[in-house]
Amino acid sequence: MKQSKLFGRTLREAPAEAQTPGHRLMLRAAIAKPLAAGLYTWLPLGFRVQKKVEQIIREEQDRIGAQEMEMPVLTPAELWKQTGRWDMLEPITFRTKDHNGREFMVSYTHEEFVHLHAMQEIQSYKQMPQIVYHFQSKGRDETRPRAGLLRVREFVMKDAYSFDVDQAGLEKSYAAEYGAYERTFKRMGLDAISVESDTGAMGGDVAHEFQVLTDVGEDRIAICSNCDYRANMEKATRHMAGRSARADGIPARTEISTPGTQSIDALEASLRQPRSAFLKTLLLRDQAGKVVAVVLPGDRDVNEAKLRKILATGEVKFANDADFAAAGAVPGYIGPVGLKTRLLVDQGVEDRAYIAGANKKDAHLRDVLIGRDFQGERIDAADVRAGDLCPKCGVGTLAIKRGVEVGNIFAYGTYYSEKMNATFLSDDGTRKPFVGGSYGIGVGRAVQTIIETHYDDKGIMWPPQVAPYHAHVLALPVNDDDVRTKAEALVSDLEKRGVEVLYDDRDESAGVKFADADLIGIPLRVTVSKRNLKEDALELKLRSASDSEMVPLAGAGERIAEIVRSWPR
RNA sequence: CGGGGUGUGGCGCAGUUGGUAGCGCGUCUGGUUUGGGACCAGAAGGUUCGACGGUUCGAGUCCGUCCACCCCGACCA
Repeated sequence: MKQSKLFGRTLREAPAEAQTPGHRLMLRAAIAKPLAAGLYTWLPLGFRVQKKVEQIIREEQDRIGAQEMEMPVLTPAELWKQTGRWDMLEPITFRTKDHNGREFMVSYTHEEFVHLHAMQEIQSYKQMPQIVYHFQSKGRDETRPRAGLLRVREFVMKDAYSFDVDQAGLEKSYAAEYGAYERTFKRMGLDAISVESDTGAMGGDVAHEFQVLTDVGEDRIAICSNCDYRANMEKATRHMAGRSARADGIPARTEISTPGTQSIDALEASLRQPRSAFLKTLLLRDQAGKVVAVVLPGDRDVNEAKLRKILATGEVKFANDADFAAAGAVPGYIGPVGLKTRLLVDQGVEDRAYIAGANKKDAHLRDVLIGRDFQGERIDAADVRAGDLCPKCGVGTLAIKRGVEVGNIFAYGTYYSEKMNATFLSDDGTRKPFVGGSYGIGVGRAVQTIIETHYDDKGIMWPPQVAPYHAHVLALPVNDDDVRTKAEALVSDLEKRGVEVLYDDRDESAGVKFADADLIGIPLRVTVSKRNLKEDALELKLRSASDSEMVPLAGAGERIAEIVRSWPR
C-alpha cells in the first residue's frame, strides 16, 4: 500500500477533545475519527486492526467449537416485551418504527433472538451443547460516551451464546469460553485479568469480566495483595473482623444540639470527631416507589449496584420530601432511631456508640447503639476501599485499581428460556428450558485498549499480531531513481512473500517520515536510503527496539519475511 | 441527568476598553533540499467567528435562549 494514496493522514497535534493517550494517538495516527459523540468511523489503518482483532476472536471461538452466524441489527419489539426488557432498556436504547408503525430496537444484545432460533434449530438434548456467535453492531444510547472508543454509542461486539441441557453442561461451556477468552486477549496483546462481576439486572449468579488494568479505565477493581481474589467494586466484599462486644457500659442515648450541620462533613468539622464516629442514613426509593432506609458507618459510601441487587430493583433513587415526611425523618438530620420505614444496616456498623441524626431539625443523638436503640436487617451495601481485608483469604488487603472491561462472560441459566418458553425434548421425554450463557467482547474497545497499553512518547507500538501492516518501508528520498526503484522492488518482493507492507513513497523529508512511522507504530521499519544503498544495505528497526540493524540488500526480502514469520500470531 | 469547561480556515491557538479577523502547522504553485517533523518566493482557504434573537451607528467581543463537543460524577453487563 502506497502511503501517498492512504485515505487518512497523520496530525502533528491532537484535536483538543482527546484526553487519554490512546485516544490522542488514535486520532493523530488516523486510526478512527468521530462522526458525532460516541459514533466513530474506522479509517483504513484502524479498520485493518479491527479485522485482525476480529479474526483472533473468531479463531478462538471456532477452536472451542462455536459456530459463527449473524443476526440483524434491527430487532422487533415483541420478543423484548416477552422477557420484560423492552421497558427495562427504554432509557438506554435507540428505537424506531417502520412505516406500518411496528416497533424496533437497534440491537442492544441478542439473547431473545438467539433463543428464538434455538427453539427452531435445537429440538433434542442430543443436539447440545451448542455455542453460536456473531459480530454485530450494538446500539446503546449512553448518556455519556467518553474517551474515544472506550465508551461509544454504536460498536461491534462479538457475542456468543451457549445452550446446554443442564447446569453442569452450562458450567462446561462457561469454562470453555473462559479459556477461549484467556487465549484471545493474550493473542491480541492485552494483559486481561478476570474478575468477579455483578450480573446486573439480568439475573444469574456467575459472571466474570475480563479487565485490562490501566488508569484510563472507568471500572474499579478490588485486588487482593495475598490471594487470587479480584472483583469489580460493584461486587467486591470484605472480610469482617470479629465484632468485639464493646456494648457494655454505653450510657443511654442523649440528644445534642447541632444547628446547621446537615452532612457528615459538617459534623466532622463542628464536633471534631472522625467520620467513623457517625452513622450515615440514606432514605432511598426503588423503581416501584418503595422506600427504604440504609444505615452505614459515616466513613463508608453506599454501593448502588449491591443495593439494587438486595432490593431486586432496576433503579435506586434518593427519596423525595414526601417520603421523608412519611418516614418521620428530617433531611439533614435523619437517623435510624424511630424511623418509620424498612431499615437496612450495613455490616460495617459495629456494636458501639455512634452519633446519628435525631430525626429532628438541628439535633443529633449521641450514644446510639444498634440492637438497643434501633433494629435493622444486616446487609452488605457499602463500597470496599483500599486496605480492607480480603473476603477470600482474610489475610491480604485489597487494593483498588482502574480497569477497562474488554469482555465478559455470563451464565444466566434459564432466565430467558423460561420467560420465552424456549424448551427442548430431554432424554426423559419431558420438555426442559435451555440452560444458557452469553459471552461478549467489545472489538473497538479492545483496539483502543491495545493502544492505551502499547505506546511511547513518539506514538503507537502495535503488537505484531494486530498491527495494520507488518512492515513500513521508507524511501529516502523518494525522488532518487535508484532509491525508488530498489524500494519498489523490495515492496513487491515482500508482498509476494505475504508480508503486509505500508510503503512511504511520499515526497517528504526524512524527519517527517521517521516521525510518522513512529506515530503509526508498524512493528518493523525498513529504510531504503541513498546512504544505505552506497553499502548495498537496508536498515531494519523494530518499533519496540531502540537499536537498528543493517542488512545486505540481497536477500533482504527473505530476511524480513523470516522476521515476520517469527512473530506470534 | 447533576456539576464544570469549550465552540474563531483541515488541526492547534490569538483576538485589547465593541470599529468590520490574525498567527503557527497543514494545503497548492515554482525553486533549492533530503537520515529525525527543511528553506526561499508566491498563493488559496473563514457561506465572517456553533445557531437564533437582542442591545448598538457598529458585535468574534455585551445580553438572552438554544445546540454541539469535552471533563468529573450518576447511569450503563
